[in-house]
Amino acid sequence: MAEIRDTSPTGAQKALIDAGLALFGTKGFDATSTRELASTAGVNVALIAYHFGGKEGLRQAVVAEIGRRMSQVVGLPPVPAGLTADAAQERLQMVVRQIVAFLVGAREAEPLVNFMLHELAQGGPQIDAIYQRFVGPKHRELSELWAIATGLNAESDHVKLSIFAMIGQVVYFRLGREVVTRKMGWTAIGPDEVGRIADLIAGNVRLLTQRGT
Amino acid sequence: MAEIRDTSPTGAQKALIDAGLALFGTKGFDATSTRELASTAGVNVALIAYHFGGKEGLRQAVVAEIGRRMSQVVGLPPVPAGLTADAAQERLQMVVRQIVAFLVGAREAEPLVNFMLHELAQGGPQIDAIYQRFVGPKHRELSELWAIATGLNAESDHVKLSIFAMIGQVVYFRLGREVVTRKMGWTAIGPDEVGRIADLIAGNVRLLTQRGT
DNA sequence: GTCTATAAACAGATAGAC
DNA sequence: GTCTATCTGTTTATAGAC
Repeated sequence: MAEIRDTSPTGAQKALIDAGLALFGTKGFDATSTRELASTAGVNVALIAYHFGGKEGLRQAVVAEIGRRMSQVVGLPPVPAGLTADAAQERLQMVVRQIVAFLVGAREAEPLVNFMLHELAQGGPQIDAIYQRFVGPKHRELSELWAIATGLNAESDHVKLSIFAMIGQVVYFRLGREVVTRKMGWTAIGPDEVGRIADLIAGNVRLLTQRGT
Repeated sequence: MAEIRDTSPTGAQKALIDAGLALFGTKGFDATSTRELASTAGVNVALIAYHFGGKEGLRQAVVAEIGRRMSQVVGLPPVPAGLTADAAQERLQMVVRQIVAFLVGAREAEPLVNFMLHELAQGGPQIDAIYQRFVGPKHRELSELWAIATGLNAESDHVKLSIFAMIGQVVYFRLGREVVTRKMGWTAIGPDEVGRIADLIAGNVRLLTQRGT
């Protein structure tokens, strides 16, 4: 089995990872056969074993690729020191809009998100890799902003849980996309619908971080 | 293939559906073999084809069973006429706590929720059955309460979207259970943790439905 | 209704030519 | 590094005895 590099692979490896991203994301890992992966990638079946040691190795390479893409798509600029509560709240809303745009709006993210949903539902160890690489740091930065905006402690349980609740609001619109579309009478979730979802959640964040008088 | 009745099946059928509920929920549909289903149910493999026409038929029977169970577990008492805004808000918080208890807390719900996650991630037509039976009516009742509490129109997009955002807050704590547990430093999500999650989200609902002065 | 036995297709992995 | 051909085990589905 070849080593799994930390940089972007090329050629057959890249083609297989892209195929994995698409097929694992839509059909799930188990429902995808190696032959299907190979033909989608336009390469030979045997190359899966050659490059990744087997189907399981390809899955891990796909996870690594997802981590790489996510960290560059939703990378946050570092929180500047001495931010005022109002500025932090403003920034928080901006970040929410970014996350909505990525999770709900971006078509490129579709296989990524689908794949993660599958892994989440399965509860496998693959989540750990994504967590350490993406969710963990992200959550810390959001907590920091939330803390500044509300005047609470960033390490407090209340703040940490609030961040989860906030992310949940976004995730559900991706998760229950079909349900939302139908219930709202939309034909699809385009830029317009994404904007309205972002408006709502950003407004919710504003209300939730407003300090009681 | 035998007809799929609308009442609870018994004997081998019930055993197979229970096995499907457990195995499809934890491992996913495709990763579960018919032999595994049969041995878990304590019956013969051939009975899957006899009773359900095949593995796919069993899946549909499992979906039907989930719809049956959910509608009885989280059935809402009808919203009484002439509810005040305060009473509606109170009731809304109560419902939120029920949903948290069911989705996040109840161990019986684990395979149900896992199975739905798989189906959601797959985007298959199975979701429709669950939607029409459970999500749709539930969403309507929640919208009604939210509308009374805020004074807005229950059919307005804002209210409908708010309900999705509210449900999302709950769902994410189930979806990202491992992540939440780790981040919070919890060992597991027991009754105590469920209570704190319910407190947070109920509090959020209170803030979000409060009328601006 | 439930079983055994088996069929037919497919899975993932590998050996070896080029 | 990529291919063809093949091995071995497992899959779902079915035929037929009881």
